[in-house]
Amino acid sequence: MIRQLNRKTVMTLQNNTVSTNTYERVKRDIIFGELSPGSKLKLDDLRNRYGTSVSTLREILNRLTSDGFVEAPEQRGFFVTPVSQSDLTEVANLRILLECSAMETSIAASDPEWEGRLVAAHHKLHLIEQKMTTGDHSQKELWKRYDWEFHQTLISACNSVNLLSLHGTIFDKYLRYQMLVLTYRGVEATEEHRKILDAALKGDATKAVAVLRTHIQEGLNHTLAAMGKKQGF
Amino acid sequence: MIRQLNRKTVMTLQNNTVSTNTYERVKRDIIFGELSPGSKLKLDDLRNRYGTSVSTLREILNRLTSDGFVEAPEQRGFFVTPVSQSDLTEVANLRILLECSAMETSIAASDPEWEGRLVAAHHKLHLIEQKMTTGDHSQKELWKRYDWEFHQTLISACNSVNLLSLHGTIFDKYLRYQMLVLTYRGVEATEEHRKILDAALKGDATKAVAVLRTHIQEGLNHTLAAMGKKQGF
DNA sequence: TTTATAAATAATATATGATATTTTTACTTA
DNA sequence: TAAGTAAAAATATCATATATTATTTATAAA
Repeated sequence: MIRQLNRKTVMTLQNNTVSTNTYERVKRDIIFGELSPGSKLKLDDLRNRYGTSVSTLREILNRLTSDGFVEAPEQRGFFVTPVSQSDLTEVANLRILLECSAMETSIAASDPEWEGRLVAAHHKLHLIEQKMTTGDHSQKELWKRYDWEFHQTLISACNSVNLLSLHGTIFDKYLRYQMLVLTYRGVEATEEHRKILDAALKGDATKAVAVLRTHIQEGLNHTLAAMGKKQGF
Repeated sequence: MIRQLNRKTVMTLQNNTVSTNTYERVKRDIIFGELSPGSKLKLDDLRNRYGTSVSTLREILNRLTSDGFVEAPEQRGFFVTPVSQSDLTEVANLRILLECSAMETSIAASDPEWEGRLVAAHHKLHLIEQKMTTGDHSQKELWKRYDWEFHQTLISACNSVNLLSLHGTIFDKYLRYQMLVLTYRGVEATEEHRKILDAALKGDATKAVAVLRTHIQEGLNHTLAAMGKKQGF
């Protein structure tokens, strides 16, 4: 019995159920643009693509609909939620609202264990950002994961699972836009991360919030500009 | 063909699909405590209760899981999300965060049409609150709907569908706790509504936000106290 | 050629039944 | 009482079937 459990854990490195696994895959494919904004999600196509039954797929798409990554107009099936500049603006503003508030509480509740995790997360992020700065853009997905880990750690002591969960979803929506335009903002973002870290470690929540707000706002401007240059928005 | 459409519209007064209708029913039953917190949602029982198939039910429960009204531990089926004082506190704080921010933007974008809707919503709420004050507690559900309409109208000009949607879900979670303890806070709440209306019409967002914050905070205290007196939390 | 209508096709929403797996319950034994 | 095991119940997943609704194609009228 123990052997079986280990085998599973080792083999999949993932969750148990087909549903949860496929849910993660579909969500990832939407966020990283492999299922493009506005495109129709035909049940039959998806069945081939992900190798699961229509019933399971429908359960997954219903979850993603509640999350806001999929739209399901009555009787017309499922579509990847379209993108727009106004939606991005809304998402960015929500991220500012949620993340700044959570960070403030988190910093107020700061303890050594949290500081340790924060320093670690920043270190990893910083390393990969330096690589990016030198022109090596080969690991965008890893970079974005470390970015997520840093911001997530920053707010992780906020003591509200509800807030953390909402923030997670909003962050993913924001991320989809970044993946869409796929351009690196550069050294300014790196410096902002450093400033946020410093302020957080000093317990200066006001400063940290100010920088974080700029950080997200500038990211928004950057992405909006990149969207403007592309077609179809 | 037109006749058929009319008949449908008249007969159901609701949405088309079985799924959407049942989704609303289940959600309502959770919010109003007819499906009690923590209880197991057996597919077979639900099938009898709502008269729909297991597949459709599972889609609905998946949606509600993403919304946070249902929990689905892997391989163990579905449960109504339990309640706790700490969860309520989180929800109330999120409501403050989202609703205050949205109201501020909304007031800043104020126009006569919005003011009209606001006055109307407040009027309806006020009427039923007066009834409640005189001891007539027969229409709790209607009262809560008018309460919802007032707060919803207040933020409706915030210009962010994402924010409105998040707020709607959080408000419903907050509402479940109010329905759970089922006690009327009384004349103070009524006065707070009036003050918020006045400030909003004057364009005094700062004042409105301050009162709204108190309003929700006091509601939280009230509900927490009522929960403390009951068993099982 | 364009527009409108009707027929044909495809896709969705819903339900049911089947199977393998997992959880829960009941029971037995130490 | 605790621990282990057998039996029962419930879940997760899939495959089909049907009615309904959308979409596309073909046809007819302007």
